[in-house]
Amino acid sequence: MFSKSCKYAIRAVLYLAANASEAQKAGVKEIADALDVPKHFLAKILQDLSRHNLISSAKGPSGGFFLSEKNRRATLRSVVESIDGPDIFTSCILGLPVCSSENPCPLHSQAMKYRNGLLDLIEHQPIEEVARKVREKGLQL
Amino acid sequence: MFSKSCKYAIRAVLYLAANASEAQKAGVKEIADALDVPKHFLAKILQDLSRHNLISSAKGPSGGFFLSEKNRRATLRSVVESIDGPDIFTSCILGLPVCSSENPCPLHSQAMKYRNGLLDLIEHQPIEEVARKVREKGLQL
DNA sequence: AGAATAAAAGACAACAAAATCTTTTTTTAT
DNA sequence: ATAAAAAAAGATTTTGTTGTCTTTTATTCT
Repeated sequence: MFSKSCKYAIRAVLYLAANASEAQKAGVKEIADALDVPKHFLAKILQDLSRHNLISSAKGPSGGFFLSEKNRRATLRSVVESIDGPDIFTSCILGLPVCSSENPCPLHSQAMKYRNGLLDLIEHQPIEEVARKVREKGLQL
Repeated sequence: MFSKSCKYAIRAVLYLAANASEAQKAGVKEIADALDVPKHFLAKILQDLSRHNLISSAKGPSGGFFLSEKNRRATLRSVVESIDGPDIFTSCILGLPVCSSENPCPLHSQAMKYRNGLLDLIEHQPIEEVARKVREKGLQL
């Protein structure tokens, strides 16, 4: 479903939502250690997210990454789309170039059902909401 | 979701269900042309499927691929699993090594819901059923 | 203010995996 | 025998992942 980059991005954003703030920024090393992902790969992803204004960063001593208030209200969908591209939720599950409601592939209707639930979580709940659930339930990132 | 190999495999199997029989076998070239996929890549996939007894083949002149009665009653799930491995419907959508009902990732419950719909189509309807729908509705492979 | 330092940003190289193409071998119908 | 087709093996290309190194920027301490 998601690329590895995208999975790491989601987890990193949720980590930042839960464990960092403008006053308490998190460095690449801290995040990479916490999530157990390759540090340099993660750095690139964080830079991508930062360039897309989905997370915030500060250089220099006591610098690092964090979420601004605006970042917290963004949706996970924007994160997913900025990494995996906008078609991930709409493209045909069988990879057909022409597959739509008018001209559906054999799996189209089922596949739509499948994706709409996920889209709902990812689109209609802001990052801070998802992060709150993570905290409440003590879920592992 | 599915790898490219797997997408091609699904389409090829449905093509065979709709357009071939023991009396009227389909060659790699015919299938590749019909589905517009790379011929040699498809050949490898068909060989995989054949080795896993999900499709049948005959060498020599007027040879080719087709589905036996038994093949027709198999599920699309077995096709998917033989290409993409058994974990595709159960592994964590965020790639966490430990993610289960007891120890779910933030997207776990939503992800499960969706996948079950797809699994249902792929698991509980034999290939011939799916192929019948394809034919009835004139869907494009 | 200026030097030293810490951290992100960015360029690039190495490696791994997936997809595609080529060639050779085996089988079988004619 | 010959030709047609799958089967098999392997080479190549492409894409995705990971690692290294350099540059830039911001901070802190004198």
